[in-house]
Amino acid sequence: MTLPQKIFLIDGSAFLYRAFHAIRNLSTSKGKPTNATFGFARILLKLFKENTPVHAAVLFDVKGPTFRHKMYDQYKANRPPMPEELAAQIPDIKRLIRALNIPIMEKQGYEADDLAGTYARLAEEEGFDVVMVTGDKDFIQLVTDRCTLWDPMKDTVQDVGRIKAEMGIEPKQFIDVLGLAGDTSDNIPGVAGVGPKTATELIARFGSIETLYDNLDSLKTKRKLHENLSRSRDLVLLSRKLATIDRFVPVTETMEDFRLIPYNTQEAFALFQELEFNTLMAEFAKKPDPSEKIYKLITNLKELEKLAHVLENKGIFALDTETTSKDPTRAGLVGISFSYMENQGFYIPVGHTSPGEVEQPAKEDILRIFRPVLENPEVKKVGQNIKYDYIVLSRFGLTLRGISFDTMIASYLLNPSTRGHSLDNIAMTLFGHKTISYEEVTGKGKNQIGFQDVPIPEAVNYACEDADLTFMAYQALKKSIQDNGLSDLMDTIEIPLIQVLAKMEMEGIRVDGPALKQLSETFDRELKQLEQEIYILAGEEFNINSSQQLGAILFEKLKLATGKKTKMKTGYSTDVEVLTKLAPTHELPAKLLRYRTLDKLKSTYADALQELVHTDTGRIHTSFNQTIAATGRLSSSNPNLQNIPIRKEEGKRIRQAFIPKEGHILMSADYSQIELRILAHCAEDEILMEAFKNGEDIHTRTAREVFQVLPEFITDDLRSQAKAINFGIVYGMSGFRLANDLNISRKMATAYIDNYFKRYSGVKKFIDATIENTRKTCETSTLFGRKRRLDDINSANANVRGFAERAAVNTPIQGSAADLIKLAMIKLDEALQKHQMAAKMLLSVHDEIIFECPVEEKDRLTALAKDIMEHVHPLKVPLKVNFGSGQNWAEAH
DNA sequence: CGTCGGTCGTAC
DNA sequence: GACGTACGACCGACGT
Repeated sequence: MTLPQKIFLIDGSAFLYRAFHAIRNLSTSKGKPTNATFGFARILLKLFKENTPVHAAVLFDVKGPTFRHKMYDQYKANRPPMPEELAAQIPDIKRLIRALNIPIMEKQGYEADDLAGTYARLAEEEGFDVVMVTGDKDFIQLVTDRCTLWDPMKDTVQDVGRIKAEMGIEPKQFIDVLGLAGDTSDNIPGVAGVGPKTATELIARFGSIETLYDNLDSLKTKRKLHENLSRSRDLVLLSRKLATIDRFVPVTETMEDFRLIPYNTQEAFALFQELEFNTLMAEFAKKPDPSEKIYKLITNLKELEKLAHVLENKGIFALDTETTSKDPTRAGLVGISFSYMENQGFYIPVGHTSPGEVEQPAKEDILRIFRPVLENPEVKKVGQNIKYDYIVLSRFGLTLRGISFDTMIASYLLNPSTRGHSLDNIAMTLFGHKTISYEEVTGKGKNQIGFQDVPIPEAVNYACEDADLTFMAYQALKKSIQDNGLSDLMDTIEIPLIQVLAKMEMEGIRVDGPALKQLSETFDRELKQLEQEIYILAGEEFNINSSQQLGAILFEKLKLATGKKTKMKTGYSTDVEVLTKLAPTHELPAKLLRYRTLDKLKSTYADALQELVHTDTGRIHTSFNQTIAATGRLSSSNPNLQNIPIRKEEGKRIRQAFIPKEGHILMSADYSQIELRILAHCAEDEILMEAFKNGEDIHTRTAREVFQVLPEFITDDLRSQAKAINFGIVYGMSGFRLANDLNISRKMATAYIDNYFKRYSGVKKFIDATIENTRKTCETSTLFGRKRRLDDINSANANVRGFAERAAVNTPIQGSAADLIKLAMIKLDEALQKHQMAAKMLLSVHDEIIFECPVEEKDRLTALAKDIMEHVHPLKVPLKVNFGSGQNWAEAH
């Protein structure tokens, strides 16, 4: 005998509310509510996990009146409208159900209950067992020997036996119970004073409403009940009708229509990703199927040659290097992997320490065999952060030419505001694929081993997967880049920039180690002294670097006037602004300011920089990150050479420790006012353009315009106030902030800003138009087509929206400046090669490029850099570059 | 002992 | 609340 088939009828409408109320406050990072969708997803997935259903349907109410409303116009009349946050989630919930390929049933004029009753009846007639997935007690009336109720949230099952045992009635009699008890949530009246408990007892005793009324006299002892019942006879009959689920809704489906097909994993995954259901995403991630992957270890010379040949013929392939360190300027090559086709990869071990049975090819053989293909610019290479591989291979003795695509950069260009452009993230996003993690292969924490110690078979899998996924991601991302109009930016700026940056990183910059050491010692002596003085003034020893402890001393013990609270209002702010205000009232804040300055210089610069001097080169090799800043700027880390002090005298001494090699100078080429020039260009502002065309001092000009004074009356102070305004405009400054900065009244500051916009009306128009346009497209873009999505621009939260509005204006300015300097760097690199100059580009600091060149090349370099940088791209105003040079970076600036 | 958010300070 | 973009030192809470 075969087991009967089983169908699951899911009460969608009830679960909407239950999921919504069971889970509080869940929303995406953009603020879209997702709690009901999440709860619904969990119920469905639980159903699938525990039951492996073959037939199922989700049933919904349809908006609008039903046959019950015709019977009783007060039906559900007291029901408040669906909460807005729930209504907003219904489309997502339906998408979810569709992605899981479960049929959705709804019918005008009927409720989900009626469809459930009808399909349950039809299912039983077809010989099915039925499971009603619901938490609604009204469904009890539908329970039969073949039909049970399952509440997945409470995980309870109700069948005939249980209902009899618990309520003492047959399931069908439950309709009569409802008739007596009514239902407040549906506004079904029932009998006053009779609730579910009494109603159940009465039906258990009398069997039905009819018998109850036939024998009403037997209840005479209970006067109140008797009176209520006899008075409500008509209402009871109406209530019972309203509570009766219609089991004969005219439908045409048969059970075959409810046969499930496998879920659309991709769609479900995409939805979970969109809704930020990370745990569910992981469940739906494609499990890599090892059978479809072909990952090969290649060691034999013949096969290596064959591989090199195939790569050459393919014309484009992905590669990845495995090494001994995350820092490419220190990393030794351990292995190389290649992929030129989906699901396939090759691994060549180069520097494994204990290769076991495997005979690793000799370095000379690898160089000889792969040099032609890797150095051939016509054969295109694809990588994930290929700058890293370029440096590693270069130090191994190979110059990677023909770099054509970088998946990390592509991911960044498509979404520059977010972090996490790792291959793991990309593979998860594009393919729902969970990669073998680095830690899985090397271990974690103190047990971690270097890649050189990873057994070769595991290395093959890991390394080949990286190359394979990089190639797969390349194919997908290449298309996205094209579809989003980012190809030009990618091909003319970001890709050519890779090797320029790689060369700069490898070159490094010389630092005077002993000078840093001496600085550190000098700072340390004064810090020790200050420390003691601070303890005495505080009356106790404490951790000066703890702003929390410091706040307690200043504001609780010494009772100094509290300034602002910290941002997260976890405590008192002790920042420079607060301490400066307190300085005249007490000696301690002044000492603290001095302490902070010196501590910063010592720990962040003097000490940290010494640590990072490369033992081989004696120089510091920063890492330029091409995929971090949302505007398109570069960033620098390990160490960050883009925030070396310059403004104050003591800080400058750090900068003086950056020096050229023997016989060379450091030269700085600095774009003058590049952001305001770009603003002039974009806004086509008459005054701004005129000022730049005439070579005027822009801050003086702004002072003239804003303060309405003749040029001869513009003092240094007025000029510096105007400078603050010019900066503020680019950043979208408020009157509040300007007032604070200039120590003037807010009213005055607002007046200055108003004045500015009156005079520079083109700028005002540009700002308004940019915000307006961003509102429409939810994205803002630079001169070279770099884009940044700003969904927050339409946020209902004024704070969030304001932030997006300022970013909408600032990004085209800051980002276009980044585009220009990147392009200039590429052209400079080409020119230096072409002219066979010895000068090297070392650093880029947003609007400045630092070179190291032989003393005798100085004039040539100046002329060349000036020409290239000032003419990198024509604008409606001239670009101007200032030069400086000297025996250290402070002198050069 | 590692991770992570908070605070502060440096640059353009 | 209140000015855009970064990196990193340090603290302290929290989890293993």
